[in-house]
Amino acid sequence: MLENKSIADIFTEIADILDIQGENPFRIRSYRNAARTIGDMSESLQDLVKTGRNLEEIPGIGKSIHEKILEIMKTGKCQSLEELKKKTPPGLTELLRLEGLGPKKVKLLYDGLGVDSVDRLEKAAQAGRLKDLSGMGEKTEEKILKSIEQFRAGIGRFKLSTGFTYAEALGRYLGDVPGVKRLDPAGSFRRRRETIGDLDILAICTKTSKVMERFVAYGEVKDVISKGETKSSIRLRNGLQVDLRVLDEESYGAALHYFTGSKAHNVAIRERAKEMGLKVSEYGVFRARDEKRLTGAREEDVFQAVGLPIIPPELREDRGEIAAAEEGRLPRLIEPADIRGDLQMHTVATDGKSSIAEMAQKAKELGYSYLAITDHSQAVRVAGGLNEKALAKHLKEVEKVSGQISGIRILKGVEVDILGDGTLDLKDDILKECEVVLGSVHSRFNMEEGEMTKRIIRAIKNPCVHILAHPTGRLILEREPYKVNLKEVVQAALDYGVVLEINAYPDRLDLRDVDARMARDMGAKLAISTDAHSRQQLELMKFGVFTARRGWIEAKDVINTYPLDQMLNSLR
DNA sequence: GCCGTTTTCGGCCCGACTGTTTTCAGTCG
Ligand SMILES: Nc1nc2c(ncn2[C@H]2C[C@H](O)[C@@H](COP(=O)(O)OP(=O)(O)OP(=O)(O)O)O2)c(=O)[nH]1
Ligand SMILES: [Mg+2]
Ligand SMILES: [Mg+2]
Ligand SMILES: [Zn+2]
Repeated sequence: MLENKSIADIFTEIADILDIQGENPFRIRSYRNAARTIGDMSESLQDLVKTGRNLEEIPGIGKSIHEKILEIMKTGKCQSLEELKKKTPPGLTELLRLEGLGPKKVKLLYDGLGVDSVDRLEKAAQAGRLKDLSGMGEKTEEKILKSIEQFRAGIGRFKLSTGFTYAEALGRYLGDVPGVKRLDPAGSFRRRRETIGDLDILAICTKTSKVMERFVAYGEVKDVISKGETKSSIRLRNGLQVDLRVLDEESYGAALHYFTGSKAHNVAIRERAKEMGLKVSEYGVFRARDEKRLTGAREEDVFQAVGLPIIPPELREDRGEIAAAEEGRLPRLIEPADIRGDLQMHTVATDGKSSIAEMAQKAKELGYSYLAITDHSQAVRVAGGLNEKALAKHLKEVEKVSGQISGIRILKGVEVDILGDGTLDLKDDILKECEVVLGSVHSRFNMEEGEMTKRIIRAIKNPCVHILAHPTGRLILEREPYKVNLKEVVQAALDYGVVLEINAYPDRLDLRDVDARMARDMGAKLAISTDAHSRQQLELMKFGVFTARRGWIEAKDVINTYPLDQMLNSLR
């Protein structure tokens, strides 16, 4: 099975090589756009082709790239990439990953010194040979050695939840600086992507404010990457890069729009503005013909200037949000306040840290009207999962505590393991005692796609299962999802009335944004659940809501926004 | 290479910071 990512990687490599060869930048951009689109898709291209879909309907995929995709599917290779690799050694694209090294310098290093790998680059820099090249000097050499160190540290992206920790700390630090009027985290953090490549912060302040000085003097700083009047970048000790952009109050809206991105969204908005005789930048919206400033103090002013309603940050990925805005089809996105209950959590009965009563108390504090206690079943040994007898006793306990706590309904539940053959880990008799039954996979992740799909669909067919929990089993930055045909799973869930979970735990976020969007488009119902293992973790619900919002999901798509009776009725 | 309620050709976002460039290219946001 050919994964989208493998195809996307091929187009990225073509783009990188063309870049080094100094090819037409727009042609290169087309390959990069296609790679991004393909890499971001929920459905597999191979499945789309099998079902006869015309790939050229996908924005950014035209005749040439379509043909290449088919060629890759057929032969596993792309001949034009093979040709390109004959002229430009593959090691050069690795050099592009180094900070501060772009296509022009990589070409110079190769042509001038034969540098075709990071190791060789390091040797050349250490020997002081880089200075021999025109356009390279002492400082470039130093910077390159630093970049190599950074590259070798292998620091990639960070979880969104980590971003919150650092954004809050930096917010407190910079918030105290005199002259700072506004401080907004922007970039992928504000769009609530599941991971962030860096932290982008917008500051609005008075002309005399020392905010830049204070920023680069932050205690956690390891390196100052660059420092200017309006823009600086630092690297923290843990490897996280932080970018600070400073602008005047009159530019606040345009600046926030620019710095929130995404890049593709910005480009699309700016193209649209251009067609309208306008120019959009981080400074504001201008009339193209005479550069007269028209607006830009508020974010909605920017959208209004280009004839659109404001688009929520989570949707700004150039995935159809501009067309939807134009046609008045933007979803009314779910909000944290819509959530009325939490349908997955664990207690001390298995691997949780809090009691049933503590969970219920916390849920009450969060303003919920219900919660489901869903401890593990016996097959999940590491978690101390319950067998039929232990679960029966546990359910009695839930009932008892429920009677003792007023103002919130505690539902009897279980997270029953889906065994390797798709049968469930507990007998139907006991499952029927539960008001909420989650089914999920915790073992044998390495199955073939077909086998895994069958396994999960078999579980869906069991009438006891209400919700399919963490449907793809991934752990962000740690474990890839197991191979499964999600579209078939969603279809089965629809056919049998099973709800799909968006697991809100920040390491999971499963279904992920684009998968949840596909499920919603197919008509599936969702449940956003924290999978809390302590009462504090019930607060993680917001991460699930972020993911849902990124999936264009509305409150009506999510069963735990419903009042108790309606929620229970929506279970099969 | 992709795209099109002005186009099937001719455009394709816009600006900040760095270094060695004596006037701006390269890289990045
Ligand atoms: N107009 C325009 N804006 C850009 C460009 N590159 C970046 N931006 C804006 C939009 C981005 O969201 C924002 C921050 O840049 P980043 O490189 O940090 O990207 P972002 O935070 O979206 O993703 P990340 O998780 O950091 O990889 O700056 C660009 O080429 N053009
Ligand atoms: Mg960023
Ligand atoms: Mg950034
Ligand atoms: Zn689980």
